[in-house]
Amino acid sequence: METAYTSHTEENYIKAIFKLQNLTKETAVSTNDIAERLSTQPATVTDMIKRLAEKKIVTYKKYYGVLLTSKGEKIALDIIRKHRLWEVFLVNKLKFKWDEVHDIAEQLEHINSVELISKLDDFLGNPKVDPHGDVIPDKHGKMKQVNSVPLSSITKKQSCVFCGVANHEARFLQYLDTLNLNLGNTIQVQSINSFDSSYKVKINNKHSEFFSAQIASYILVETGNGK
Amino acid sequence: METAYTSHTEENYIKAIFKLQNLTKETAVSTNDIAERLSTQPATVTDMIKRLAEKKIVTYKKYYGVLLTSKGEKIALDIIRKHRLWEVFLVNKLKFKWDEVHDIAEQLEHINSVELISKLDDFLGNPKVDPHGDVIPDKHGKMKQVNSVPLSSITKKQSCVFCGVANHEARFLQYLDTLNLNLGNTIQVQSINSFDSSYKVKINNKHSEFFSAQIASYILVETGNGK
DNA sequence: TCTATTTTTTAGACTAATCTAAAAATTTGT
DNA sequence: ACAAATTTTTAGATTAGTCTAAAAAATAGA
Repeated sequence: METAYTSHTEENYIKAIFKLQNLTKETAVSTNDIAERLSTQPATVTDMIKRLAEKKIVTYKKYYGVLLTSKGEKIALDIIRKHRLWEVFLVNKLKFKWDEVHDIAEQLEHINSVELISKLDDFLGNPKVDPHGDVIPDKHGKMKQVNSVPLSSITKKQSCVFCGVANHEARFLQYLDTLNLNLGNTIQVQSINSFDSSYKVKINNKHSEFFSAQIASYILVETGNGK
Repeated sequence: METAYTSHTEENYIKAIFKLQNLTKETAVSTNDIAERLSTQPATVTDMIKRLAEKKIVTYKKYYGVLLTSKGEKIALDIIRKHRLWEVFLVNKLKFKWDEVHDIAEQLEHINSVELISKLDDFLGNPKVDPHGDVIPDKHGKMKQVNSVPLSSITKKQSCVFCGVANHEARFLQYLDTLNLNLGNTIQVQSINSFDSSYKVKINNKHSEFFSAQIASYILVETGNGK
C-alpha cells in the first residue's frame, strides 16, 4: 500500500503545510496561513483539508488546525527532494543562476517517476544540498540535520563558511551575486558594530564587505566548532 | 499576442489532432479517432473541440471534423519539440533505454518555460533527432523533412543506414535491441524473399539478420541516393 | 431511395478545485 | 466576563473536464 495518487494541487497544499509546520514548530497549522501561502481563500483551504484528512494525509480538527500524518510528511519530503534535485540540475547542468530556478523547479517537482529521480540523482553525483545550501532529503525521506546558524548569531571575531541562505527571494540572491559571495566561501568576521549589529567581514581572505543586521540574519554559516 | 495559456489536457488534444492530421493527410480529423487515441468518450471530445475552436486553435465543422489552425499547429510542434528534446536527455544523459522514455517525456513535455527548453537544447548539443530518429522541430516550429523510407520499400540488394522506426512500441524497440541494431548502423540487403517479402541483411558488415516483411516496414532507412 | 447502421452531438449529471457571502466559533481587549 | 474583532466553516455557485444515455445527422446497403 504505497502512497496513492496525489494531484498537483494536493501536492502544493501538502508542501505548504509541511513548510508552515516546520516554521511554527509543531503547533497545528492554521487555515488562514495556508490560504495566504497559496494565495487562495480560507474557504477553499477548508475544503481541501477535509479531502486530505479523508486520505489520511493530514489530521484535522475543526477550528483548531491541521498537521501532516507520517504519510503526509513522507509525500512532502519526496516533493522537496524532487524540487531540490531539479534545482541542482538547472544550476549545475543547464547553467541557470540560483535566483532563476525556483519557478521551473515548482513545475518539475510534480513529475511522477521514481526511476527518473533515481537516475537524475546519480547523474548529478548524488548531491547533498541544493544550490541554496538546503539539504536534499534522501530517497527514504530522511533529511540530515545541519548545524548552520545565521551570521547574525556570531558574536565574536571568527572565521566561518557560507553554507546557505535564510531568504530565497531573487533580489536577495542577486545582491549576494554582486558581492561575489558563493556557497563554500569563507567569511571572516572582522568587526561587529555593537550599535546596529552590522558586520564588517572579509570574504575568502580577499575583499571586505559590510552586512547590515538584516542581511547577516539571512546568511547561514557553519563554524568550525560544530554542534 | 503570443500563444495563450493551454492546459495539459488541451495540449494532449492538440497533440492528438496533430498526429491524426499528419496520418490521414489533410482531410479533417474525426471525433471518434480523437476519442480512441485519447481513450476518452466521443462526447467529451466534442466538448473539448468546441473550446479549442473558441480559442482559434482548431477549425471545427459539426458532423464533419476538425483541423488545427496555424496557431494550433505551432502549439503542437512546440509540444513535440519539448517531448523529443526530453527524450534525448533521458537517453543520452540519464541512460534510460529508448523503450523506457515515452511516458516520462509525456509528462515533461508540458513543463512551461521557454528558457528551460532553450538551455536544455544547448546542453544536449542542439540535437536534430530524438533517440528513435524522429526529427526535432526547431524553436520556430520548423521541422526539416527527412527522406527516409521503410526498409520494405527497398527492392534491390543495396546498402542503407538505419535512421528511424515506424513503430514506437516498447516490445518492438526491445526486439531491435536484442539484434544489437542501433540508429546509424549500416544495413546491407543481401537477399529479398520474393514469396513473403522478407529480408536477409547484414548489419554493420558484421552479423546477418532476418527481417519479416512486417518488421522491415517498421525499420526506416536512408539510402545514399537521397533526393 | 429508403431503411439500417454508424458517427456525432446534445442533454443532464458528476468530481475537483475554486470563489463569495453569510454563519458559527474562537480569540482578544478592556 | 462579555462585546468586538478575527478566524474558520458552511452554503451555494462556477469552471474544466469527464461521463452515460438519448437524439440527430451522416453514411451504407440492398
